[in-house]
Amino acid sequence: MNIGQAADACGISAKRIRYYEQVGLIDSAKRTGAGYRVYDARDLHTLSFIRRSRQLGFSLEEIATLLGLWRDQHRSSADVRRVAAKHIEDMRAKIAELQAMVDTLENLVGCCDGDERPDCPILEDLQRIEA
Amino acid sequence: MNIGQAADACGISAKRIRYYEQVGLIDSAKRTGAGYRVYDARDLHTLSFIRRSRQLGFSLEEIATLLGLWRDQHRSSADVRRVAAKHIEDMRAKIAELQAMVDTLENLVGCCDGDERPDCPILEDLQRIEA
DNA sequence: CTTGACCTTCTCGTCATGGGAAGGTTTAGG
DNA sequence: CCTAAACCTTCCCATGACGAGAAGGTCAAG
Repeated sequence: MNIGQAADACGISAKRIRYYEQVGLIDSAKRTGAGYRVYDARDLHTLSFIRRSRQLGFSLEEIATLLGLWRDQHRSSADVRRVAAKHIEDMRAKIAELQAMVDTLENLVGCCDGDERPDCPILEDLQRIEA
Repeated sequence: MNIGQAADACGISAKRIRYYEQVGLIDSAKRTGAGYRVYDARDLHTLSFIRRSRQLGFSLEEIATLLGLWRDQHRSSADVRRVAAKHIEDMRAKIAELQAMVDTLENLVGCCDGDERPDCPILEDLQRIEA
């Protein structure tokens, strides 16, 4: 299987697959005599694992850890859970940060007439001198 | 006022101030004979505006627009509101995306024993073959 | 044998910085 | 007056996770 077919099969672009190989997330693929990368069912499975992990927002570094645990028959599920729990915590923090920005800005937008006049509490707030 | 003092005064690192100048977000600062950048109260006010805008999550491109509106006496508040509303929409979308990931992962983590055994529904899910 | 659809590696761009090197300036103290 | 510290300058490299595109080699069909 060439990289293009592998890409179609697992829903990851050929560019991305090469990138994952380059940064060491996946092993170097075998090559044909002409230098074409070749993939088999096992590779596709790994690639799918990566794609699903990315869909859950894991970084490539975290995915490297998860892949290691996946392949380790002697892993403890506690280790996997720790990685996932940490990621949830990170995402929650990011959500809280964004939500705080949204709340502040919503408030400002709610006070802005949004008409043709220049008076605008949004700009008033942005330009205000700090205490 | 040198760049270091300006940085301390407005809470933006000197590196960032130079970068903002480089990408055209702020005008080129005046220079002393020796080539040192010089800042006055008006510059500080602009820099503070930028810092507060960044705290609300606006991109530098959006901030450029906001700065333009701020300086335009003939702006309409509707224009400002449009920029803010768009940004709120973007952030809400990002929050929804993150929240969906959190929900899925929470679910998985809740099913994981998190003990010393290798059986783990999180990995089960990540490695599952798509329909 | 040619054409087009593959594949390869390479470099650059994204976004908003931080780090650090190499070198000039200024200021305070001895 | 000299020196050392604390500034400042420009320049280049790194981040994360890719996408775009160029230049060139390969393969299958007609």
